[in-house]
Amino acid sequence: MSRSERAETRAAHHAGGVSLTIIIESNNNMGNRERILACALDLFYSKGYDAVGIQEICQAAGITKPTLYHYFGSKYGLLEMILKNGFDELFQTLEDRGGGDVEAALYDFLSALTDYAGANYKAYLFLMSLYYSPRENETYRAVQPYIARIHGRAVQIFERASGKLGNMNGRQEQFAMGFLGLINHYLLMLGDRQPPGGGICVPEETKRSLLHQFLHGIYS
Amino acid sequence: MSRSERAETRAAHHAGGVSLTIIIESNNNMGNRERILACALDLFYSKGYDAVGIQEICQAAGITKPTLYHYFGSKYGLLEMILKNGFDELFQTLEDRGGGDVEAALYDFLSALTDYAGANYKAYLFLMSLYYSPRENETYRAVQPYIARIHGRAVQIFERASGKLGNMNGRQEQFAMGFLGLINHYLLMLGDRQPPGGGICVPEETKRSLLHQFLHGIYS
DNA sequence: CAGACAGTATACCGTTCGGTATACTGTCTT
DNA sequence: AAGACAGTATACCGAACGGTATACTGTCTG
Repeated sequence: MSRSERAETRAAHHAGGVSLTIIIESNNNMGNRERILACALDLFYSKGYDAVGIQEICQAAGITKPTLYHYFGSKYGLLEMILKNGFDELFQTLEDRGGGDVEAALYDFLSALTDYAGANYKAYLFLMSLYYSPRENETYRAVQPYIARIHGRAVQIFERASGKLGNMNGRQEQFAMGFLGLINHYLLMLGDRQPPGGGICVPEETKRSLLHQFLHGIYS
Repeated sequence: MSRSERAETRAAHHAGGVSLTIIIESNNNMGNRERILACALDLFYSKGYDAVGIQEICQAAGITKPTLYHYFGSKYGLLEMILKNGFDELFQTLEDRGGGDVEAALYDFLSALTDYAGANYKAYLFLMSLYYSPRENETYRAVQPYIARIHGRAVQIFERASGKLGNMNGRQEQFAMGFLGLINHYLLMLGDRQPPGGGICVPEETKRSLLHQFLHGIYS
């Protein structure tokens, strides 16, 4: 019996036997490493990093602690890897777009975020909720560089648009905050109103509507 | 020696002696109950609810665990009391205003939030960061009713304005989210750029500017 | 003065925390 | 065949967790 076969059998037996364990995002085709990442994200997303114990993650993934520590070294290392995976994919979508004028760039930006959220809503909501975690919590330390990069990119869009929008005089910061605030707040609250099982979906029409609200205010 | 004299002496000695303990928001004129609340808020604000232990709060407040449990019954009870205190004060400011047309109502709303944040920025930032905490975390359960009330009030403003803004058809929800997102995101990020010791301050001019951005978009 | 009572401290509870020492297994390389 | 090596499990660590049993203190009320 191969190692991977063993692992799968064990996971299946575990999922069927202990019964309190719920393996949601994972399936038996995953290796242990991927299953740990998926289960950890799922638990962090729904209960928060601090409120989830290593033990709990191991139980959900059907492995034991040394296995987790073999791959990630520490709980913080596991968090870092989840963040890296999530943001790498988000940035990939983000960097590929952004040509054209302000409105087009803002649409691409908004679209990248909502598209990513649609495909990986647990990852997105977890990553973005860390945006607002306390400054002395290690989760903030981990997410801060990524956040700064997103924020910087938003500021950039407004800076490049000073021709169309006039001298910015620091307003690009406020615009960037407002824009990100609008998107994040909308997506985070959207998660509330959706059935917990499915992904969230932001239709084209809503994207346009959000952008319009940001560009022209509430007087349509 | 009276009980309160004893308490003050002990607190002073503790603050001076153990030296790692930092009593920030409290002073010796407070009773134990108030000192516990102040120290707990301070710690929750900077490290997060889950990451702070009862022991740590007691040490900061210069008391022992049974004292804390005498007043609040549990860690969750302590959180509830902090939330109640904070939001009661915020709602008081919020309910007193709100007459006039949309723009005036929105200004009052924004002003109430920023004024409260200016006077109690740790409380405000803590309360609002819970806005984005995971849904299955007990902190979200505790803050949810308060959040719903704020959100409902924002929606109300837009609903009352359907005369001026035309048929809302559900857009009032999106407007409310955008408005709250703008304010919260701005204030939360503002905390980043301020010296950690002092309070944050939102001058009249900035309030107007934020409102203008929301009402009319970015094309000034 | 006697009892009730809020407030507080000492000392302790069982549980869970993040993390690890050790040893075994299978696979891959030489 | 021999050794290296990644991966995994059993069993354990000290520390911290949230919470409490008990007893003492001072104050207030009859």
